[in-house]
Amino acid sequence: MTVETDESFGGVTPDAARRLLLGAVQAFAERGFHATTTRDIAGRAGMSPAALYIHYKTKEELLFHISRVGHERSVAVLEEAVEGAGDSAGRLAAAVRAFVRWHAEHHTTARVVQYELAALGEEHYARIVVLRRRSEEILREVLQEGVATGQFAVEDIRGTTLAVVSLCIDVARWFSPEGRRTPDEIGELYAGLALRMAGYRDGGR
Amino acid sequence: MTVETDESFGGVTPDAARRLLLGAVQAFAERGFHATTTRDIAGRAGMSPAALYIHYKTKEELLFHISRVGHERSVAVLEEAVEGAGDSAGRLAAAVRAFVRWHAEHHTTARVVQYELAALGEEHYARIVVLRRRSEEILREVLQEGVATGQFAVEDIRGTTLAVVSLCIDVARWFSPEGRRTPDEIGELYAGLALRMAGYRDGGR
DNA sequence: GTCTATATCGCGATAGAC
DNA sequence: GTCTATCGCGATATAGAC
Repeated sequence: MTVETDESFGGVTPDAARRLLLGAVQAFAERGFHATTTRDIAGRAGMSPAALYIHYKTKEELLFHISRVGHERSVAVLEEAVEGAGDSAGRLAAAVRAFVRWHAEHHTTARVVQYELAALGEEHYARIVVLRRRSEEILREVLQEGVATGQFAVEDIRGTTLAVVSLCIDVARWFSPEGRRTPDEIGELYAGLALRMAGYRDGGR
Repeated sequence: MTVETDESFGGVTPDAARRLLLGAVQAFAERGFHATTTRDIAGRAGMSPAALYIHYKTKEELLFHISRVGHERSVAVLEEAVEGAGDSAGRLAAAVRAFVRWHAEHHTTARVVQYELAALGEEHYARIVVLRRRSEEILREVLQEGVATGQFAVEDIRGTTLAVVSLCIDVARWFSPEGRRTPDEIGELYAGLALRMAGYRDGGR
């Protein structure tokens, strides 16, 4: 089994803190937050259980760090993609392609980010919710813009946005590197599906 | 707070076993399997912790029962919908409408069904996986049929099926009865989106 | 900063009276 | 079939040596 190295946490120092973060991401993704023991996390980082508490106050704080950095990364990826280029169709396709690719490539982190929210403490949760709103907002604006210019045909913009975001996020649940598709292929497929959902018609396909 | 009564488990007897099942569904959906204590489940059923073990061998067996019945119900709903009626477009719309509605209306059960699979024991997990294949199969056949008759235009049938199933399932993650849409409305919206994903063109909309 | 050892707690599951 | 009481374990987190 290969250990997925995730550059999302590449900048974390000291080294021990980063190793703990990576171990925690893997463990949380495999078993879930509550089923993961601090012994397990510390073990993956090559340390004793006690060493964890030098770098993080609690297990929950470790989860919060993962969740925060993960959300920031995925939103950043989305923002870069839409800024990139072109008309609404190009922007929507780029956004979905990038967002899906992130959820597939970083499915370990993404799983924690998307499915362990309930394990966060109250104030930590509140801070994460703020970040989450952005991704939906970005995609909604692209759809709105496309409808305004007549490139898209969408009756329920809010609902369709929700569906597109939902489609992208769920990739984290089912994606496996052993599966038959690469992150790039899924991104491409989903970009096309999102355009169809938006009522976009290219050359008459 | 109102207790969601879920007819999925209406037939379970004796009464105490059903109350435990319903308590477990709620607790698992709110906190997750591992964060739920047997004391919590028993409390919701109005019993002492020990009474749980008269009706179920372990906490995991309780999860398995929920997962099995839940999967059976959702697949049954899907099967009834596609049998119903019409051409491929009608069948796809009916299937998505019904599947989405089930995940919204029974979002508590659905959340456990879709997101607590990893907590199942090995043989229990294997038995559930068999059930899960059916729902994908049903939707894939509808898409295939529609492509064969020329009503749909889909290049990657497997991938598009996966996306449609994924879209429906993710409803369980975000749906809230306090949200702005009813299960019926979401079902209707998603049925239309699925038709678009399938490349279906009605009257020139 | 990391270790070994351990305090303290609450879990899943069982025993035995009724 | 349900209760009260409890066993045995493993969890998070801390103390104190190095």
